[in-house]
Amino acid sequence: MAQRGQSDAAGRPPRAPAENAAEITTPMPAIGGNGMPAPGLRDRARAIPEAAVARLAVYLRVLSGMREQAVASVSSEELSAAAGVNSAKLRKDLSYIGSYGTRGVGYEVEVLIDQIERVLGLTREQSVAVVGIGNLGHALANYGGFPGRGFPVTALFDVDPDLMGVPVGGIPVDHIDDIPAVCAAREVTIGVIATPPAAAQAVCDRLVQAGVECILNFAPVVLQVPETVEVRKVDLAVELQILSFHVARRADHAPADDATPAPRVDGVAAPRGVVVRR
Amino acid sequence: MAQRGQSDAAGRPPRAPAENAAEITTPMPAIGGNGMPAPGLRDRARAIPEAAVARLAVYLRVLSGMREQAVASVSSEELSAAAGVNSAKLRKDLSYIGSYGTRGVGYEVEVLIDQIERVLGLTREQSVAVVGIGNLGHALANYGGFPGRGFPVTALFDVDPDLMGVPVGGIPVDHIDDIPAVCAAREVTIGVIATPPAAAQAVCDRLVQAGVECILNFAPVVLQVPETVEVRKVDLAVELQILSFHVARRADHAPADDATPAPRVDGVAAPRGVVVRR
DNA sequence: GCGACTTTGTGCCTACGTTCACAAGCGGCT
DNA sequence: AGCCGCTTGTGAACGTAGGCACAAAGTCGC
Ligand SMILES: NC(=O)c1ccc[n+]([C@@H]2O[C@H](COP(=O)([O-])OP(=O)(O)OC[C@H]3O[C@@H](n4cnc5c(N)ncnc54)[C@H](O)[C@@H]3O)[C@@H](O)[C@H]2O)c1
Ligand SMILES: NC(=O)c1ccc[n+]([C@@H]2O[C@H](COP(=O)([O-])OP(=O)(O)OC[C@H]3O[C@@H](n4cnc5c(N)ncnc54)[C@H](O)[C@@H]3O)[C@@H](O)[C@H]2O)c1
Repeated sequence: MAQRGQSDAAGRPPRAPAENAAEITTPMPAIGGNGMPAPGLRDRARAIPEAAVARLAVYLRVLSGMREQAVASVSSEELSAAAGVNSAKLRKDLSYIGSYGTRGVGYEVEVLIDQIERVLGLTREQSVAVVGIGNLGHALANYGGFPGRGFPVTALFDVDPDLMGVPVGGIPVDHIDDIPAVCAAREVTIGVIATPPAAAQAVCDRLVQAGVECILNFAPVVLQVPETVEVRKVDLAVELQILSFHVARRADHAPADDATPAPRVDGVAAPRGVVVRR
Repeated sequence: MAQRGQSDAAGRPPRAPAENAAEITTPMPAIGGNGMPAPGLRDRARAIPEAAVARLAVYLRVLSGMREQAVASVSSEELSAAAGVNSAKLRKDLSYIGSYGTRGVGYEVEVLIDQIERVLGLTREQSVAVVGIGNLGHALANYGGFPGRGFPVTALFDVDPDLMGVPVGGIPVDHIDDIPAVCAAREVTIGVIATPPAAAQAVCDRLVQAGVECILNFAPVVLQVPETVEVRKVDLAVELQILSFHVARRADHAPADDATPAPRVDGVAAPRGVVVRR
C-alpha cells in the first residue's frame, strides 16, 4: 500500500497535542476574601471563558496606560472603545472577576488593575526562560516589555558553544543541559521556545522535565506535552496566511465594485466603529 | 469629577478597532447578495469559519512536511493527530474547501496542499513589508521561513537615519516617507508593524494610505483602521499573561491534592493518542 | 431629601464552533 | 462479481461565546 503519513518518524510516545484553543476554563474566582456581593448565585464553578482571559490581558494593558495618564475612572463604554471590543462584552468579562464597578459612574482604574492582575496571577512574578538565542531569541531577551509587565527573563539557553556565557540583555546564556538546575534555581515558570523547529520537541521535553508547566512556542511545530502542561503557540506564518486568505476572499468577492484601492486618507473612514460617541 | 479615560489623547478620528477575534467569517457567497435578508433559509453559505482558516494553515504546514518525506496519502486520523486536533474537526475543516478525499483511503497529500493553498490565496505570492527594524524587525527580516512559505519580505522601513540603505536580510531599509512609493512598486500586500507602540498607529495609517489592506501588528496597542483593512495582532505579553493565568489557576485549584508537580519524565503521560474519549 | 439620570451587571436569545455518530462510497479480497 | 471493512463527509446535538436590552443600583442636581 502507499505509505501513509506518520506524524513523527521516531516512535514518540503519544502525548496530548497542544493547541492554543485549550481549555482555559476556570473554576470560581472565589478567593472569597472580599464582601462577596453574592447576587444569589451559588459559588459553583465560576469559570472564566477562554476568550475572556485573553481580553482581560488587553484591558489590563489599556488600563495601565490610563493610570499613567492619571486617569482615575472609566466607564465600560470608554474602556471598551479603547480596547476595541463591545461594551457589553467588556462588562461581562469584568463580571467574571467580580463586581468592582459603581453604577452610574464606572470603574476605578486602580481597582480594576488590581483585580485583573490578581485573576491573571500577576501578583506573583513569573520567571521566564528563553531557549534558542538566535534571531528571535535575541529580540526576546532584549525586549524590555516583559520585565515591565511582571515577566522577568531570568534564564537563556542554547547549544551553540560560541554563545555560552555571553550575556544577552544582561543575562548570560547557559547550555540546555543546565536547564534543570538553572530553571529550578531561578524558579522559572514559563519557558519560551525559539529554536529551529527540529529541536523544539526535544527542548520542550527538557523544559517539562525541569518542571516548567507553561510553554510559549515560536517554532512551527505541534508540541506534544503531558496534559499538565499548558502550551501556547505563536505561529507567524499562520498569521500571514490568515491575512492572505482575506486578501484572496476580498479579491474574488468584490471584483467589480470598489476598485478604488485608495482608502480614506488618514482614516476618517468607518465612522461607526465601536461607539466612541462623545 | 475625576477625569475619565480617554483612549487617545489626540482627537483621533474614530475608526473601527481591530482585534484578532475579528470576523474572519467569510461573508456568504452572495455575489448578488442584495436580494434580501433571506428570511429563514440560510443560503448555502460558502463561508469558512473563523477558526477553520487558522487550522487550515496548520494542516498545510504538516502536509508540507509529509510531502517532503514522500508521503503520498494520509487519513484524517493521521493528519489530525499530527496537527493536534480532533479528526472530526479536521474532516469538517477540509469539507469547507471541497471534497478531495477518497472514502476508505484518505487524502492525497499533494491534492490537499494544492487546495488549501488555493483557498488561502497562496497561489499568488504576498509581498511583505516590515516597518520598524529594531530587535524584532531584524529577526523578522532575517527569517527564512516567510519567503519559503510564499511571503517574500520585499521592503523594510524605519526612521532611524543610521539604518537608511543598510541591508537587512538582503533588503535595504527605506525611510517611512517612502512607504507609498516603495509599497506600490513592490506590490506589498501585507504590512508588519514592529515599531514602538507610540509609533504604531501613525505607521499603520501610512501603510493604509499606501493601500496595504492587511496588517500584522506586534506593537501592544489597539490599532484603529478602516473596516476594509484586516489587522491581526501578536501580543506576546498577552500570551504570557494567559499562561500566567493558568499557573495561578492550577496553584489555587489543586493545592492539596495532586501536589505532585513532577510531570512524567519524557512524556509518557496522556497515553491516549489523539482523540481518545471525549 | 428626592427624583432624574447614568451606568453597571446579567438574563435571555442568537450565532458560532465542536463533537458525535453514522450512512454513503470506495478499494480490495475472495 | 459481490461482499466487507475502512474512511470520508455531514446532519444533528451539544456547548460556548457574543450581544441586546433592561432592571438594579448608585450618583448628582436641585
Ligand atoms: N526569526 C523570526 O522572525 C521568526 C519568525 C517566525 C518563527 N520563527 C521561529 O522561531 C524559531 C527561531 O527562529 P530564529 O530565526 O531565531 O532562528 P535562528 O536560527 O536564528 O536561531 C535558532 C537558535 O537556536 C539554537 N539552537 C539550535 N538547536 C538548539 C537546541 N537543540 N537547543 C537549544 N538551542 C538550539 C541555535 O544555536 C540558534 O541560536 C524557529 O523555529 C523559527 O521557525 C522565527
Ligand atoms: N523585541 C521583542 O521581542 C518584542 C516582543 C513583544 C513585542 N514587541 C513589540 O514590537 C515592537 C518592536 O520591538 P523592538 O524590540 O524591535 O523595538 P526596538 O526599539 O528594538 O525597535 C524599534 C524600531 O522602530 C523604529 N522606529 C521608531 N519609530 C518609528 C517610526 N515612527 N516609524 C518607523 N520606525 C520607527 C526604531 O528606529 C527602531 O529601529 C514594540 O512595539 C514592542 O513592544 C517586541
